[in-house]
Amino acid sequence: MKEFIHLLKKTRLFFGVGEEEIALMLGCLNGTARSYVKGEYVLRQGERGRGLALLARGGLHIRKEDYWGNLSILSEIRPGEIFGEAYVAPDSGTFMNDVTASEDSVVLFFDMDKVLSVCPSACPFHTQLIKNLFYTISERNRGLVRKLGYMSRRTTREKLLSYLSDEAERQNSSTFTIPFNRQQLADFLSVDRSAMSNELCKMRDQGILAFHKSEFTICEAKMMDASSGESGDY
Amino acid sequence: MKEFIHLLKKTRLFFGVGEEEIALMLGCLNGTARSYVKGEYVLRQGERGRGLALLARGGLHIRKEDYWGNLSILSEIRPGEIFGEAYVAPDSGTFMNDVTASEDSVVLFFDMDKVLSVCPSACPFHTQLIKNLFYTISERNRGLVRKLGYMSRRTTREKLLSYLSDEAERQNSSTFTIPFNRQQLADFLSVDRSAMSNELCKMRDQGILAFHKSEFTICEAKMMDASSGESGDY
DNA sequence: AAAGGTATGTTGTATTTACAACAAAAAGGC
DNA sequence: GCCTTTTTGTTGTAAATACAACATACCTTT
Repeated sequence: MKEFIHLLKKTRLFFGVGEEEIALMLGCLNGTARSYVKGEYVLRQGERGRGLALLARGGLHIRKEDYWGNLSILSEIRPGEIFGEAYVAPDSGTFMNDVTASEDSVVLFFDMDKVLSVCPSACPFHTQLIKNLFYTISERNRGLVRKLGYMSRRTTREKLLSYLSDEAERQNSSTFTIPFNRQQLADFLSVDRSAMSNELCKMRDQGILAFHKSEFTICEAKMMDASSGESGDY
Repeated sequence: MKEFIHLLKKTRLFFGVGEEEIALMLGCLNGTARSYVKGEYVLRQGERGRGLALLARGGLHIRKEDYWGNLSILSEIRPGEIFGEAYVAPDSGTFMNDVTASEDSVVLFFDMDKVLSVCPSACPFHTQLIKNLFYTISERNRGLVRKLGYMSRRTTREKLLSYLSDEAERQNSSTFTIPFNRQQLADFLSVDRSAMSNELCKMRDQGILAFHKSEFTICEAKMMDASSGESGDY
């Protein structure tokens, strides 16, 4: 676990906690590490929660597959981000989604009960950790609400525009890279890939946006017309 | 505030905390109460967070209105539930949605910083409160993911079936009442009301479900065919 | 009971999507 | 370079939706 201390220091969860304190806390929190190869399942739908998980290296996708096999990427996890924290409550039931490694990954698991139960003597930074955890979960919460904003649009075009303009704003640039290929973006927005591709090209031909692979550029003038109503939200 | 202690005792947030301790904590957490009449705004899009809010009486709707005025009900708040907790982090930005009173309501506000900072001397049940808060937020989180599940369905019929069968499961009965009228349900699922009404009647004529006003009954056999794939998720 | 308002159901049409099938382009292996 | 595989773009058609307009049922008030 010691090899991850330098990494953990830079995560939101351990923000404001020094390396020495992290070293102390790792034992207190029952930290363990596990590696996954690309494509491997980290958590499966129907499993019980395994405590608080933190992605140390690689990349993960949180996916949902319905009865008929339609795949939907609910979100992606990048290094330093946590997941699985919503399934540690006694009555939280089983995991609703799959988590898979989109590339070779290393995941750290912590004992959530130890995280939430303050132990003043051993961990002077425990309160900070709890605040960090809370803020992190709040951020995820807002992310879910934001995605609900994309999904609640009626047409593919509106879904794309709300997502892309939002991503532009988040990356503070009208040119930005999205973490999906076309199929993944279609899955993320729950639309048909070919219809989405069609719509993207239409908007490109209409001068609303430009793109090459996963790099998009939104024409600012058009962006104002199409979706600046969203900009006040974030 | 004292008048609310009996109510708070029954909320998830104060689960396991006695009335005497709640009385102590109310002062420690800077609790304040405010009343709202039906239709009044509790929080507006663009405002800063006001700490942790708890609905004591009445009912609230969390709504999103886009640039063109299309209204979407993201969720509803019932007495005893908390809200606004996702906007207390220093970097959480402004509120993304509106919160309105769907009936005359009373809301309690707490100082979130006081909630998260443990004060061992004054509040022996503070750790319990933090756990409760965390579990509550996790539950909301799972609710958002669940709604994303409805929204990610492609057709109105699938959206309806996934929502209704889920609601049946949550209420543990094939006959259940939903907290929306038709227009609100259509807004909640982001579909056209008349098209939704049409689809509901089609399914009724096909024997998949029955309904009267907001009370629905799902035909069990058909429910298995149509959406039991979801039942494992929750 | 009548009137007015609200909620819900119904229908037709233009628009949009899903789906399938294929073409073109890009990436990777040898 | 050549081949294979993957990704992306394109097109046509059947199906589903949004929208508008209206009909009916229901509720509330007087």
